[in-house]
Amino acid sequence: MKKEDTQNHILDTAIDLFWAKSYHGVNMNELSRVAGVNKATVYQHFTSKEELAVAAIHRAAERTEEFIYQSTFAETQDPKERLARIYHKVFQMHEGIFSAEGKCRGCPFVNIGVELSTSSGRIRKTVGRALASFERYYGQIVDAHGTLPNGFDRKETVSSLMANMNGALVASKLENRPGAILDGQRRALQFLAM
Amino acid sequence: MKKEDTQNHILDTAIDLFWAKSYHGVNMNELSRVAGVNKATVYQHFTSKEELAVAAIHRAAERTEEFIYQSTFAETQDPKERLARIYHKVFQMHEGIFSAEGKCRGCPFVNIGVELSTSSGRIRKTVGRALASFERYYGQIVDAHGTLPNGFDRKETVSSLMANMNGALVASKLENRPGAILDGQRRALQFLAM
Amino acid sequence: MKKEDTQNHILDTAIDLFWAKSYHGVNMNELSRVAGVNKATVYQHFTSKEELAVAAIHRAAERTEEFIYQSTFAETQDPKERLARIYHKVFQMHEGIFSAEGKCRGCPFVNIGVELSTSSGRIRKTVGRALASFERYYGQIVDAHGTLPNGFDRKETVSSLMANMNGALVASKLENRPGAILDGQRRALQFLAM
Amino acid sequence: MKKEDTQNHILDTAIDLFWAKSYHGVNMNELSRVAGVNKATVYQHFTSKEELAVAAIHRAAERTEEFIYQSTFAETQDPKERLARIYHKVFQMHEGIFSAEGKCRGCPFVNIGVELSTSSGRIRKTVGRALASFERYYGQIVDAHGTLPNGFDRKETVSSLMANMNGALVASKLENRPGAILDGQRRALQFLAM
DNA sequence: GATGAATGAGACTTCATTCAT
DNA sequence: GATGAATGAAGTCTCATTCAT
Repeated sequence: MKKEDTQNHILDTAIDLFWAKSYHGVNMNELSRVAGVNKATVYQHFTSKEELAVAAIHRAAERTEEFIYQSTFAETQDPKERLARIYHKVFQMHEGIFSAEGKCRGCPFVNIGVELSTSSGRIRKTVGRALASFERYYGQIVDAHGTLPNGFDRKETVSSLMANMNGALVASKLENRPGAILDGQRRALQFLAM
Repeated sequence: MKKEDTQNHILDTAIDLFWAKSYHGVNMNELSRVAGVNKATVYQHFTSKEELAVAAIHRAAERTEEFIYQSTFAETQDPKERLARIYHKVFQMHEGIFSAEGKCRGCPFVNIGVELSTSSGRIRKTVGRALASFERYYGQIVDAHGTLPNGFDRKETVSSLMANMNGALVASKLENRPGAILDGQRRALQFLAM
Repeated sequence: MKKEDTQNHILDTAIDLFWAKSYHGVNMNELSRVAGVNKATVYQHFTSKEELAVAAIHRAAERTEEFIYQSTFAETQDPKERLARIYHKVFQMHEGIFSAEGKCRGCPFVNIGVELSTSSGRIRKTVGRALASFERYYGQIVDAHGTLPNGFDRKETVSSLMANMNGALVASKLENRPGAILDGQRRALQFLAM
Repeated sequence: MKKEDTQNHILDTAIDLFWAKSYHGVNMNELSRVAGVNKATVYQHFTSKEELAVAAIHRAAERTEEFIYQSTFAETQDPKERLARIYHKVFQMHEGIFSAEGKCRGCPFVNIGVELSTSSGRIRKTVGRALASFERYYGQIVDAHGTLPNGFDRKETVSSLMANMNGALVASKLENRPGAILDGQRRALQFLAM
């Protein structure tokens, strides 16, 4: 396997495992076993578990951007529709996982950020940047929508939309109910319409 | 010392440490040392770390109910004012901690729930119940307010207010910015006014 | 409760638990709980777990002497009959326990002696003395029988009878089969008849 | 070092320590230190202390079979001689240890079986199988001898020979007297001659 | 004499990480 | 570049024992 392939394969495994079982819930043994490579190989590509997590967050952000945001934006121009579809895509993905595993995984970025931000500023910043990378999509939506919610400026509006998504995903995880994401969808649309 | 006192003292220590450093970020050595009791004493009162966490979540929920919700409800009758003050109290507390420690801790319930819900259904349920115990306050606010946001029934409104608070606290933690809680406050008030 | 009563009650509990679960298999918590007294009370009567074990072995030896050997000797004068009945009594007791618990406990003296003799010379000697206290019964049997097995002097004969009993009880424990005791009975009778 | 070598080295250490100091008398710290490997290395080869004990019993059985039984059978064909030599080899080994350490260790299989059979059915069965693996040697002796002791069938005879060996080793341990094994030797020979 | 509560030491086990080939 | 094997540090938990009332 080519170097980059191995690396990406490890990262994909890490993304999935960290998301499914949390950072501390996965150890390097399991990770390398599931990835099908030797533990030492993992350490040749990533100097530490934290390093691996950082890289995994980066890659997950890229993939989320591609599969959730960019694909949605390619589908439609209407800002409300875009917002609705983002939530819907997220919902579908979580619904599928919930059906298969009986568990709502929540947001991969928020999860690892909340778990590690107190012990690792590095992770907190990485997660912060990952989430921030989605903001421009919400920004475009807000701009295209034309009006801002009463008393909110552009920045606040965008960050509210993010917070709303995060709150919805946290709720879906803690209540173990994918439907919480659809609640969030409606909240977001109402918020934009205010 | 009386049994209950020791127990509560351990619990208070646990609440604070888990909140400040996450569940995996605290070990039983540190916990007992900070509590000023022997490790074995902790285990005489709580069978396991998880058990301790469960009890700590319970106690934290009681105290949150008392110091945030009940105290606010005693101060004013006006629903909007109540909602505003809840956020304000939360903000003040986090602001204080942020000033002292340079870190936003986020929501103690969400934090531990997100960290452990995949590995312990018990913790997930405990956190779920803790958060649910706050819902009746939002319920009262919604009822007193008289009208529901466009297209939301009572239950959805309440759970949206919860999700909004959680989203705000997650944002404050990930952005390390207490102000995110005030953003949430305004979102909540707008949402109620819709 | 009178001092001696408490003490004896603790001892009886210890005898039963050590026999059923081995020395390391029982902790002072469980012991005091089953005895229905406070742990500190146990330590007022016995300075240590080892001390308790020593006293328990003593008491168990007295009771075994009374219920197995003396009672048998009161029943019949015939040496072979006496030997047979000793094994039979032992068998019945183990059969009963096996029916109730599904487990053969083996010999209480051998068990604890084998478990602890390498770490505590004190226990080894106590067990040795306990077993030695039964030797005079076998001695009487041998004497009354009149003849010694070919090539065995009196002392060797007695100690062989003891070893045979121990071997039988060990077998019953390791095979979890009370019948091994009856095998031992027949071996003993044959041996005496040699 | 090759995997199997390390494993066997750990096992040999375990066999010796468990035999010398009992299962509970040895902790994993000491064990790994004496074996000259890291504690974690032990756990990489054996999932738990019990697992290690099980493997150690297996290996000890193989070695006992080789060094006591097979070597004896290679030396002579005569059944009585074989029986005598088995005991003699056992005696010599214990005599040597007694000279060096001042302590009779008893039977490694019986020791650990008696210590743990109540708490671990797994160990009991492993020990049972280990001891059973020696039975065929006694069986061959009995067969070659031609006649059975009065009133004993083949199976009972074999199991009596085993019980006799166990009783002898238990006696040697509890009396701390290697000579008890020679007493057992004479008992066995007499028994066979009955 | 008895007890509720506390404790120091140490048990087993697991972790992220590195070495030697 | 990859791997089988090894490791130091730390983790959770339990034990026999003692203190203070």
